[in-house]
Parts: sequence; C-alpha cells; structure tokens
Amino acid sequence: MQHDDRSIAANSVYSLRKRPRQARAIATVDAILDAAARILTEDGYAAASTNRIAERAGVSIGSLYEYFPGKEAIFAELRRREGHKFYRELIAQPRPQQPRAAICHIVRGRLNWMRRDPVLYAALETEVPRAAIAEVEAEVFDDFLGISVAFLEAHREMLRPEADLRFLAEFLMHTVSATANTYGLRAPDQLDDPRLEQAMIEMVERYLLKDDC
Amino acid sequence: MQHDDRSIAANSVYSLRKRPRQARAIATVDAILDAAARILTEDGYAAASTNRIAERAGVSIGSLYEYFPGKEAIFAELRRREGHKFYRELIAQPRPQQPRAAICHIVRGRLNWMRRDPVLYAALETEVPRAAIAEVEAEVFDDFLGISVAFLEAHREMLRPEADLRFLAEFLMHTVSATANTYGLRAPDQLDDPRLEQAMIEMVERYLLKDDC
DNA sequence: ACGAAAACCTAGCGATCGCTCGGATAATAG
DNA sequence: CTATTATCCGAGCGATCGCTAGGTTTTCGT
Repeated sequence: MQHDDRSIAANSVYSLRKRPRQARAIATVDAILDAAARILTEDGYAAASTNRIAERAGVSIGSLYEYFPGKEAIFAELRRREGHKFYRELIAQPRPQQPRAAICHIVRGRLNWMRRDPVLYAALETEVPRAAIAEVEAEVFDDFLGISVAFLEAHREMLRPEADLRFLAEFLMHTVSATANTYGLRAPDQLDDPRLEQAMIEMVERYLLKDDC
Repeated sequence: MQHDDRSIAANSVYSLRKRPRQARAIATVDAILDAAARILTEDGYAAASTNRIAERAGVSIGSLYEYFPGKEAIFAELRRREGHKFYRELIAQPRPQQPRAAICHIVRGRLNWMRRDPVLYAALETEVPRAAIAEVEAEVFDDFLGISVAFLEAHREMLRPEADLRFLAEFLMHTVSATANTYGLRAPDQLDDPRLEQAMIEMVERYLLKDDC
C-alpha cells in the first residue's frame, strides 16, 4: 500500500505533526484513524476522546500525540483521506463524454461514496467541529469545481442559456452533495432505493439540459 | 393532587424537566436558550458548556438544571422552538393554489428561515449530536410531509407521472432543505444571491411539472 | 556492531466537564 | 398573616478531558 503525500496537508493545527517514516509508524497512524472512525460511527463525536481512540487503536496516548497535534486534527486527516479516496475513484474511471452519461456518472459516484459508510460520513459532515473540516473540504471541492466548469463549458450548446457557469456548477455540486448527505444522515436505508438515484439524475438533467436533448 | 400538565414535550432526556410557571422562570429558560444559541453561533458546540451557558445567561448553574435534564436537552429545546417558529410562519400565510406559486412559496420560505441566522441553524443541524436533534426534527418534518403529499395529490394531473407521491414529496423536501442548509453552512453570503432562489425554484419546477405547464 | 534517529510508552498534570445538593429567597394560595 | 410551592443560588464533587514530560525500546544507516 503506497502512501500518498497528498493525504498529508500543509503545516496547520489540522495537519499531521510529522510524517510517519517506518512501516510500523504508518500502521500506527492508520490504526488511530481507524479507531477514530469506528468510535465516531458507533458512539458519536462526543464519545471520541483522544484517550479512548488511542486505547481502541491499541496504541498509547503518547504515540497518538506523536503524530497528531490535537484531537480535531485526527478527524481532519480522516476526512482528508476519505475525500481523496472518493475523488481519485471518481476521476480514475474514464469520464463519459455525453452530458447525460456524465451526469449519471457523477451522481452515482457521489451516492456510492455515501453508501460505503453512511453513518461515518454523516457523522464526519455533521458532528465534527466545522473548523476542522472546512479547509479539508475546500481542497477537493475546488478541484472538482474546476473540472465541472470545464465540462459545462465544453457542452455549452446543449445547456439552457445560463450566464454564469461557475455559479451553476457550484449550485449543482452543492445540491447533489447535500442531498446525498441528507439521505445518508436521515434515511440511510433509502440510499439503495433505485428511485433515489433516478430522481437525482433526472432532476439534474432536467434542470441543466435543454428540453430537446 | 399534583396534576401534571407537561404540555411542552414528551417525557424524555431531551425535554424540559419541569414547566416554568411564573414569568421570571419563563424568562430564565428563555435566557438560557438565548445564551446557548449565541455561544453556539460564536464559538461552536464544543465551547458551549453548561457552566458557560448559565454564566452568559446571567443565571446560576443550579437554575439551569432546574429546567433542563442535561446539556443536550438545551439544544433539543432550542431546535424545537426554532423549528416550530418556521413551521408556524409558513402555514400561517395563505398557501397559493397554483403549483408554481406554491413551489415558489415553499422554497422562499425555507430560504428565509435559513437567512435569519445561517450560522446558528447550520451549527444546530451539524455540530449538535444527532440524537438530541433527531426526534425534534421528525415532528415538523412528518407534519409537513403530510401537507406536501396532499398538495401533490391535489395537482396530480399537472405532475409528470409518478408512482409514489410520498417518495416524491420526501425527496423534494430533503433536496430543498439540504441545499438551503448547505449554502447556510458553506456559503452563507450566497443565501441572498437571487440566482440561488431562482435556481432552486426552477429545479423543483422542472423536475416536478409536466413540460407543457 | 553501534550510535543516531524514529517510534513508542507510562504516569499523571492542570483544567474543565456535566451535574448535584442543601439551603436561601420570592411568589402564591388559603 | 402562615404554609406551601416555585424559583434561584453557588460551592464543589467525581470523572474525564486534552495533552505533556521524560524515558525506554526498536529500527536504520554506516
């Protein structure tokens, strides 16, 4: 398993204190993040104390603070890795050229991401303090926004007239993302209802594309 | 003997411990909720300790626990009151009969609610532990879902063929609500952008109504 | 093999947490 | 008035929090 440099961010209270170099150190960091995710999933953020995370990870509290400058940094890193995982998965697959197929691809990808562990992602998006998540969130969002705008520009003739493609891309990303999150949070069992995926796809298509497409 | 008219909420760890009877007691509860809201807005849930809330409210910690069985109950009650405020506001106004006007009315109402205090509502929806909010949230949601389904049924002929109106109503409520929340959380300044309101309205209209409407 | 660097650990500090308890004060009922 | 209930108070408990200091063990480079 290769270790990606991008999952370790610039110097900040929410980034790793130092890079784990040896294999066992990487395993330690992974175990901490895994334990944090499990506790967050099972008992919520309030129950996820640093001592308990370390204990659950089978690691001493001292080792935890060897790599993480503070509690919130653990969840920031967790969010960072999951975000990049989704992002890389999505752009690894060839992106369809046809708008309809591309919309389908994006919506399905976003839903699949949430389906993998709805409770964890919902908790990450909602119970973890905003400050810890905000900057991490922006990284992938901005990247993806650029791709989306470029895609809309490439298919401008098929779209309804719209002055600001950037606003449009932002709006659709927020809508799709927010809806997926909300279902993951409020009705995780409905994530697998084929009607949900279909409804989201059709909603975006109908709003975005000209009527005669 | 003691006739117990606890008309505030069902007995639960998230409801008031006892009903404030005198005017000064009501003022105390209000002050506590107000202080909780301000601290939550300014410094987040992690900083909103019971001691600090009581101090900010100008009330002793003893008085706080006179009425609230625990910390989370404070935020549950806060959420309950804000939710009912929105709900009553929305159904107090005459609901338009025409589908397009009704959609407009609902979307604008939901956005106006979020506009009143984006940071507070975003924090309520996201940083407060789920358990404290869940049951409160369901109260208004279920009520409103009934209204929505009835409305869709009344205008069935104008809608695109759709088997399950209940699923449809739920989907639209979640989408509109989630989008409003997300903008309040990630880009509160854009809440006043007229393009956002317009985009949300058009998106719902285009998805919901037949093409020839 | 050996010194340096990296990784890991334990004990526990100071602060703060949520919350209780016993009693003081104010409003209300009879 | 008095008795009763409602309200308010704040010292402080036990638990736990995030986190650190200082030392030991493991790995790596040479």
